Amino acid sequence: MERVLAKDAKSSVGKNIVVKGWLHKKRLLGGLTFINVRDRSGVIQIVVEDKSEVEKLRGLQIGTVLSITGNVIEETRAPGGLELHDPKIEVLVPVTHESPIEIDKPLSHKSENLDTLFENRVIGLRNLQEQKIFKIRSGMVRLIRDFLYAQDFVEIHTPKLVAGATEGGAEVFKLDYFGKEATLAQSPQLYKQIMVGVFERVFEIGPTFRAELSATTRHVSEVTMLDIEMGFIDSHDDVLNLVGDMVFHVLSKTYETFADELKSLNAPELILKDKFPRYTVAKVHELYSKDTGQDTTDEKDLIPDEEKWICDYAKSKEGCEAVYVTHFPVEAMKFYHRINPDDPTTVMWADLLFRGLEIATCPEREIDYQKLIGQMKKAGINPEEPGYKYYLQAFRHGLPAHGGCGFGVDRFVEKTIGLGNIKEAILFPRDLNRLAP
RNA sequence: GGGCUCGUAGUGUAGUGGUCUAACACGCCUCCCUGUCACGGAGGAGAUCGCCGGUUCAAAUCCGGUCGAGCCCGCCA
Repeated sequence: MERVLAKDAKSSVGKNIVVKGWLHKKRLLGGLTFINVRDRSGVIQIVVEDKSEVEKLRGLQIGTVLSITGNVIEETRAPGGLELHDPKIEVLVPVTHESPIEIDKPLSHKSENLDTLFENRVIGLRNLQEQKIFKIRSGMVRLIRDFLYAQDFVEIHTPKLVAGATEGGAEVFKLDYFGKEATLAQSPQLYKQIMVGVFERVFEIGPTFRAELSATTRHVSEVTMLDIEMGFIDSHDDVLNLVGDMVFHVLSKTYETFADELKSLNAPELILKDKFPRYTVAKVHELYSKDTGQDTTDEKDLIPDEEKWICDYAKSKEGCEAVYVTHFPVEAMKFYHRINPDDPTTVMWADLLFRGLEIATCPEREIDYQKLIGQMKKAGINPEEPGYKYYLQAFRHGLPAHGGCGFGVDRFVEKTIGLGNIKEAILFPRDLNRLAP
């Protein structure tokens, strides 16, 4: 007999079917036993009256792999309105080890309990509440892909093992590469720009590695980044509009598609406008300093509290939890950024903030070969190094005006669901202290 | 790198000098229970209170060290 999934059992009412899955919960009521079996589609209830069938499960723990043949009965008292009767139970994989962590009740996500959560991740992810986080994440990544494919982007995969040179800024992991020194890519930045010369519009969703000694709720050492790069832009606005439209689309659809899951995870209500408000860095400093009395006008970047503050401000003043902060000062720029032609003290660079956290950074690139070389030298970079010379080759052979974004998928998922720590949105997070599981 | 905070059964917590021979809930084991769905009831096992040292008549509790963890800042996405 062919296996039927829990969610499809309703089309087999009155028929004998086979379900296969994991023992999720047992409730023994004397002459009557309810067991829940979990498969990839959900959970189905089975009613067992035959004592010898119940005995097959004696001593077996949650997680035991079962195959159960039974009659599908409509029953208003059953969760989901139906259940299996007169089951024949076959134990496929017996489990005798007690589950180290709860599997049918929500797990603690308090910060002081996260270590336990991740230490028991292998089993904890089977918890239905934990699964919801990663089903939503999967759905969001799919929405991103669908949106970008519809805009004629090509998905690419760039190397993660790269030559010593990097884009600067973040600390990198160094490793031995057949006697040479290599690093783990901190972003696909240089390669995605090279690929503009091939496909105009490219994106990549993949891991990037940061060796930052940061222990906060928003940092991990292995980050899933969405990198987008688009050529033949008429202005920096083209980039901000594309990324803004994408985020609006993904958030709206996610809140629609996963309404039940988000509600049960206590996600906040989504407050969004289709065009995100924009503030310059200087304006944020000004508004923040005036409101809090803390003078930030000399800061080159936003301080973490300003990121929270401006999102709250935009939420209450503009009815939008996502904002663009534009016109970052040249002091904070990277060598490949394009300096604002109308104001050389600022860069064509905006950050996208959502619910108090930087989600994406969206700059336009410098395409003038001589200017780029100059900016590299100013940043202390040798253009002859192998990590850069091939990058520069792409410019010598023609790259159009382009820009894009580096977009933190983990942070985006975290904030969409309203989790408190980026690690909660990652299956097996990597941080200063954790390399396993 | 700097600062602050926290380590008590498998899990989450209470207990902050003596009544702790360490309590409660979930989970686990035994028994009862025919409509449970956070099932209910009775009983039971499970903790050298992170580790080492010190103070004290007396330490889970105070002090020092150490290991582990969390949060914030810096840095960074």
